[in-house]
Amino acid sequence: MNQIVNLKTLKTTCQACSLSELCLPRSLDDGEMVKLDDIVQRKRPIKKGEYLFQVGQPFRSLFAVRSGSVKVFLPTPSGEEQIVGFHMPGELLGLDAMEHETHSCSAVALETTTVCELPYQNMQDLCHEIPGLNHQFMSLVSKEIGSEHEMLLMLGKKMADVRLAAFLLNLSCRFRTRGFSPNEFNLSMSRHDIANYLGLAVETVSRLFTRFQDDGMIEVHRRLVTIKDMSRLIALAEYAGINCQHIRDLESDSDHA
Amino acid sequence: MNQIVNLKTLKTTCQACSLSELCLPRSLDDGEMVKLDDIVQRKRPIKKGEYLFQVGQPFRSLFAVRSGSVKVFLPTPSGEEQIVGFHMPGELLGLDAMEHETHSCSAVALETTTVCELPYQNMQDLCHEIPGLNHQFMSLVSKEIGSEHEMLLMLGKKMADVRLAAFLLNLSCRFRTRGFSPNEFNLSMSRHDIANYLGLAVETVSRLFTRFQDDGMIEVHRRLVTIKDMSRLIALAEYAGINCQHIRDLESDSDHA
DNA sequence: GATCGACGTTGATCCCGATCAATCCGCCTG
DNA sequence: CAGGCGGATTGATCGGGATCAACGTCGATC
Repeated sequence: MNQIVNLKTLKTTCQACSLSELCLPRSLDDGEMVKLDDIVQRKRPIKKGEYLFQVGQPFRSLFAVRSGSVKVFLPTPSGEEQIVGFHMPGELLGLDAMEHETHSCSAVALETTTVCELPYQNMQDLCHEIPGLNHQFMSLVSKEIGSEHEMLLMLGKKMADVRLAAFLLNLSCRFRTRGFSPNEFNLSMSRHDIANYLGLAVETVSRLFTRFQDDGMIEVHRRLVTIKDMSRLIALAEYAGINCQHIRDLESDSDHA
Repeated sequence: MNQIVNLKTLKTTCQACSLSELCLPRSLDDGEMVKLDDIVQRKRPIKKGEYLFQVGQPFRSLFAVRSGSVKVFLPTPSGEEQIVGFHMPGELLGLDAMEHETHSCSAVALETTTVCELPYQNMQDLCHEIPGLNHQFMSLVSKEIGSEHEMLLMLGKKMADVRLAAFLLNLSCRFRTRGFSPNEFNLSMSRHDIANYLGLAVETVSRLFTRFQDDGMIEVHRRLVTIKDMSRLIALAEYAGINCQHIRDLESDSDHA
């Protein structure tokens, strides 16, 4: 009986969650984590194409991705959209809605996805109780702003091939920190989404994938990407002034291991 | 004697600050504002070209612009830079540094500028004491993320003329909420900075200014911009799918007044 | 007032990547 | 298996804006 209960709760507490080091629980002690657990609502899985929230809806909760992936985008009156981010397990969503208490962007699942819902009011209260949580929350918010700055640099100054290279390196890095292979992964987003996110046309992205493949840097079969020559991919990005030191560090860490 | 003291402190308390409605003190009561005042350090004016902080420096404080203006940018190894924002009085700086406790961008004064320094640790403590402050802080952070999303949309999808029109409208709107004329203002940044921020070449920005002027939408003399036909400027932006409802609202508010 | 340098404007040319168009591929359904 | 459909690839062409180059303008300094 105990066994069964343990199994049932195994994946539904912050303590047991493999993402706790990436997510909000980081640096909390066990007692604090229990308190966090109390306010976290684990939702039923969301199917591909379902919305987590939509622009204009009242804001009540933040969401943390538990599994799967989510794309966040700004819809425009004219029907287009600008994707502002893809979110992987351990990452927070909905941070832009705290100002007007209304979502200013939409979030849709790219595959079957599970999320933890964090009612904002409860989060506020808990941050008040646990200073460490408040700091960790700020830290995640700050990270979000930092990565958006990087993106502004991409869209403002970098050429198409550099954007795609940096995008692949960024994904590789995030897969690695989640315990997956940094050299072989499945893209959860379409070419259309990649192009939109990078401010390019689909055709350009497609051509670049083939060019990278012809150059021997990667192999692509539909959405499966294999990085064959990480160092050349890094060199391409660094030559264009992208800072890849953190990726180099992770690379050499895993070489030693 | 009392008079003199009053005069001396008039501009150096949050209570007396004309920006309190835009800045952190918003929605605080008098007692709370006094506590905020205690941790705020008013610094000596910063001259044009001086750095408020630089990338890589340890992060200790947030800054709120009191007067003047500041440009925030990401320097790249190759010596270029990407400007990620221009900050006007009442706006917060340094939000991206909370993650690594190191500044990930640089901030430089565009003119003689005064700022309030908010030591982060004290801010944290005070947020713990005053829940309303924490919420207001979150709200400002959220606003920052929202405006960066808008910027991603600009750089990712919009044509050069729309970018400049939206930029001018954004400035106009911010001048208005600070009690200045929305129709005539001085740019504190160079053409070079505008171009950099908007992901364009200086020449393109210059050409667009003359085109807008020839079209009768604006008048430009060096850095002095006069908006002659706000509605056409708005129409240009809206035609390209930019949401200008908030500007329209402010426009009609001041028409009625 | 002459000189200098930073900033801004204007003109001519070029190229990266958008756009248009056709084809292909995998997958679903009858 | 045919047929249809969305996503992806490939080719041909076009254009917005970058780049290169020259010139104009203002303010500072002597």
